[in-house]
Amino acid sequence: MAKKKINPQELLDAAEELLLERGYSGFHFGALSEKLGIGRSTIYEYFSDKDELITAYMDQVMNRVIEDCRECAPLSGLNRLKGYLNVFLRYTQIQRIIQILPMLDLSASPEGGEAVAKLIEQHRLIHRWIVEAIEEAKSMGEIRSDQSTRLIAAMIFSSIQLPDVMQGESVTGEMVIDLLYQGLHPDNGSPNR
Amino acid sequence: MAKKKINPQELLDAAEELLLERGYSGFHFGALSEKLGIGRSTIYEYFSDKDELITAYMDQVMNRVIEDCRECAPLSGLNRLKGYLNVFLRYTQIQRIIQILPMLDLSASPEGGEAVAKLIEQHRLIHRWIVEAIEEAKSMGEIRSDQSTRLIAAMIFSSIQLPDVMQGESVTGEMVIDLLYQGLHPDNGSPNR
Amino acid sequence: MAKKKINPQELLDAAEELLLERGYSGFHFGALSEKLGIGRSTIYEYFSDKDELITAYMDQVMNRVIEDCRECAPLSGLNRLKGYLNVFLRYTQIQRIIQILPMLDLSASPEGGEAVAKLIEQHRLIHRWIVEAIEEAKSMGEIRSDQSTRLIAAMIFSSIQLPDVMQGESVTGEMVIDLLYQGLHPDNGSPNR
Amino acid sequence: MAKKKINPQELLDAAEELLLERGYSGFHFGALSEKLGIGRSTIYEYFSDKDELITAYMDQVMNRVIEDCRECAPLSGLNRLKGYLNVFLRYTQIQRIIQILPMLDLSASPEGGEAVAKLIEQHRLIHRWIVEAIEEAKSMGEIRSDQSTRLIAAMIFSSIQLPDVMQGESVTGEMVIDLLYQGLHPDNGSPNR
DNA sequence: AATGAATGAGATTTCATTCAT
DNA sequence: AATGAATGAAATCTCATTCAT
Repeated sequence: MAKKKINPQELLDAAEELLLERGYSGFHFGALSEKLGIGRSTIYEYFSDKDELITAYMDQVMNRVIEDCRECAPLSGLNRLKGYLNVFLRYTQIQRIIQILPMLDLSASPEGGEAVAKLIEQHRLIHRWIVEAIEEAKSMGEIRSDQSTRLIAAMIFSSIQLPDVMQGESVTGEMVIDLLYQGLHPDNGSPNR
Repeated sequence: MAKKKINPQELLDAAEELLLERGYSGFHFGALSEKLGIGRSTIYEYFSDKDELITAYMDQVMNRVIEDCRECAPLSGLNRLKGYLNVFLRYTQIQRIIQILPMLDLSASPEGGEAVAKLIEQHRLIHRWIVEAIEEAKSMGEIRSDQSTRLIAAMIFSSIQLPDVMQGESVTGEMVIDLLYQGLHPDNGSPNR
Repeated sequence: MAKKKINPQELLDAAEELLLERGYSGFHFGALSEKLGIGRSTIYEYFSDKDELITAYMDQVMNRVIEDCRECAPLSGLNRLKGYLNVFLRYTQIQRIIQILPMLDLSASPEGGEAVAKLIEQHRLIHRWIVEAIEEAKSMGEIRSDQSTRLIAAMIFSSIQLPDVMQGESVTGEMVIDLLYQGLHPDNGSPNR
Repeated sequence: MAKKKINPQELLDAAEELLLERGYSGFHFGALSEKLGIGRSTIYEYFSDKDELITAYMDQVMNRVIEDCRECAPLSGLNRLKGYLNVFLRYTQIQRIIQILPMLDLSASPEGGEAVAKLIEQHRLIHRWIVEAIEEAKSMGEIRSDQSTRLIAAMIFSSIQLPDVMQGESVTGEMVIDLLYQGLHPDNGSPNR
């Protein structure tokens, strides 16, 4: 009846909400159309199938993350890491989204496969940037070089989900870096440095 | 055809494999029965529906984790934290499993609801233990007291997924604690302590 | 294949046929869709489950019966009873349908429960009307007052299934009332009144 | 474990309870075995399939009814009718059971078919007896001969379900016959005859 | 004789997707 | 461009029935 005008971005926004609320399996076009107050079949005018929509959404988030990360490029070493962390803590979703990724490549239509491959590639790219920043910080003498780069990278990467674990209490990249930098050792530096 | 004997534990083991391979939405009794070479309906003799099986599986994992954590009780402060971390790093699955939890409590049958509530309670219990260990370590002077207990707890909790992020390369609780303890500051302690 | 247009009323009509042919347990959406030459899942666009469809059907029949009974309101006493009987004899189905009722309220979804409760209420309403008509007839001196109102009501109520028992041979309310009114006593009234 | 001794009659008794409680579709071997506290498969030692059990049960009821009806043979006319009515009012179940009959002959295994045919035959037999008694009563001048024998028979037959309609209040054959005999006409006979 | 365990056939239900308007 | 209506394919679930012990 009421022919509501649709804008593709609205679709992606609603998709995000739904994905985060119900996860991949609870994500139906039925629920999506209901949330938007549009007809179920209307979605097909924009995305040829479910996985394409999800992929498009994930792609969008990834692009934003990548873009934000690129803005940290001028920074160096520890500051870049801090910058990355702030980005990650802003995009809480990506953690969950990354976990949805493997569900897509099974039914992998040829083109779908490419899109997923691209996502995985971007994922690796971010990891590589972190590793580079760590190595730079090490070579600059900013951080100790006797800790495993991979482990540090992994800890920073997994910090992505801190906001989830901390349930509401806000965390910033500075806080995390401070913790990692100072360490828990009671004799490390001065408390109020 | 051949009436293969089934043991409930096999079911849970296969369920774990399937859940980790395909996630909640890719988890079907069809796939499970195929994996085990048994009739689909046989599974219903053991679990009255899909969610009950998944809940039972999660319950089992949680119980093991809790049990293993309890074994750390004799340790104190930092050592207990190290112990917990080692437990978490052993049970990589729980991270993903915790993310499946919210999918269960929607359709929540009365009893199902209880089971899920129990899981959430156990989840909180573990978090409380971590907090207690951190506070003990602080009061014992083992770690600095000017870092947020909640943030430390969150970092330890989110370390659960390190094995996932590090894709195969092994991590131990000692490594993580060492990193957190020494910190990244180049002047902290002696490198080879 | 060919997307046959469906009208909800057709569904209820076919459902009636099927219910009367095969009873509650022989009533499947499979059989229904076959009878109508439509896809099985199409039915779910109209009724969210089997019981809802059956309840909707029964509700429709009940409403018609109630409506027809209401039309007898202007009549009084014996004539109203005659009117009711004619209605009942027209809706042979309700007898069987009433027997299906108890099968529905077990699984009773919240809303389903209400629908069933409504049916039972309507059922009682009709019974009350019969009782009232009998009492009126008694007070008007149309019928003897030394017979149990409840028994008379029950006999009229159970006449509903006369068409079933008489297998094809037609019965009218007049015939039944005549039999009940004159009685079998050979000396009652004049044979050819 | 506990090997409970089973007696075939118990099975039929429990089957009756279940049939009346839940109808044909709610009648499962699972429910039956639960009610008796025996193993589900044990039932197969006594009845080779579900329909055979139901048929056996119905057969038993029918035989009892037929037998009881035969005991009315010495009576004549109106008294025999009264006798039949008393029998019917004792076996409330048969009404429901007769409605289950048609559900059996669909899957009709060859032997099952015979059993069902037998039931239908017995059903007709009873109807014939009623007709004979009515005709006898007519020829004896006990009842008016200007009322349709078939209608009278149908009314008596459908009285079977009076106990159901009257919900608990007891009815006797005498009461029904009295009502039918005296009729509702206020001038018929003396009230207290 | 009694049973627990396993299963296949079929009913119920959900949902992505297509199609005509 | 937007939608309501219809559908097939696949998943969930139930139950009569078989089989080995």
